[in-house]
Amino acid sequence: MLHQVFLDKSSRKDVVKLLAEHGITPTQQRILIAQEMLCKHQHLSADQVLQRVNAHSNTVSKATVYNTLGLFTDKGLIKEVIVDSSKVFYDSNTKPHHHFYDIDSGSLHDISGEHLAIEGLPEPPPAMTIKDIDVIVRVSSKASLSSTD
Amino acid sequence: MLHQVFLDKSSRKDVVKLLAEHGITPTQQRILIAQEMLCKHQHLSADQVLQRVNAHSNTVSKATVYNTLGLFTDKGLIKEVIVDSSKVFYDSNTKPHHHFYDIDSGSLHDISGEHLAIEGLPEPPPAMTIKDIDVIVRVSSKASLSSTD
DNA sequence: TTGGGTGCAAACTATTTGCATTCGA
DNA sequence: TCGAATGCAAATAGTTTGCACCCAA
Repeated sequence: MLHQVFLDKSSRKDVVKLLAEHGITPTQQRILIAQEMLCKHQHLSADQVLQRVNAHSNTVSKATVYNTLGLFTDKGLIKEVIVDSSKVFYDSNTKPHHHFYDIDSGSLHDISGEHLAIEGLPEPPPAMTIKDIDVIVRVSSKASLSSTD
Repeated sequence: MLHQVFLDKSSRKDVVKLLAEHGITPTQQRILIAQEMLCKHQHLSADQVLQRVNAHSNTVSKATVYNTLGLFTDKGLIKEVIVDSSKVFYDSNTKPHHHFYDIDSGSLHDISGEHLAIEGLPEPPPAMTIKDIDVIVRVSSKASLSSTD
């Protein structure tokens, strides 16, 4: 059972290179964030990234985390996942794929994009191009909704 | 060319009845919000509902709009649509269906649920039940970005 | 050196909440 | 009447922004 590793956290050089390849100036903070975010498939909120990056030493500010995650998203290093109205998740998996969203715990699980097909999708509105298709399967461990719980 | 009407706005009685049927005490404000929200298929943010309800006279507060939309959602009169990280849309169409989301304008268009099929969806995580499946097709009128993959 | 990057805190926006008042059954 | 619903404003939470300082090239 091998878990895919994107980036060896200890390999600072690889991170620097990756950032540079994406046109991102590799600064101290961006490297830390990239190491935390890109070491494996995961879904983190900005706040979680902040926590983790600063777990060891307080070197990254909240604003920088937001700016950096936005920058990484623009540059295609990560993807935003919008499933919860209260916060954005950032996904280190940039391949086409979808999600199970556990509405009880707020956790996300990938659904491989390869095995999923959408049939019968109508034409987009005139002059519009499809940029992305998100499929969100909301799941719960609770029995079907009871009004009181 | 007839446009489907859910509720005649002028028919206050029908609204009262509908609310009562859903176990909602039909108050002044709830009736106004229901009239605005349920008169046709549409996607409105809480703020838009507030604007519209108070367009004529200022009789509904922001808090009441939020509380009421939440209540209507709980009772199954409307559905939340989460496509934009900055705000929630409320959808008066409660039948299973999906959405085109215009990322330029922020507008939503329904995709009938009947004609769309999802093939190859894996089993949900153990002990989890599917509560809902959202398909969001993000569209744009702008040319596609050059991909850097 | 020098301009982009960062930290900090304040600003902002969407949403929720507490409490006194009002209203519907 | 009486408890539920409302209004208001303050509280909250996530995110963005302005500006002085710092660091990577």
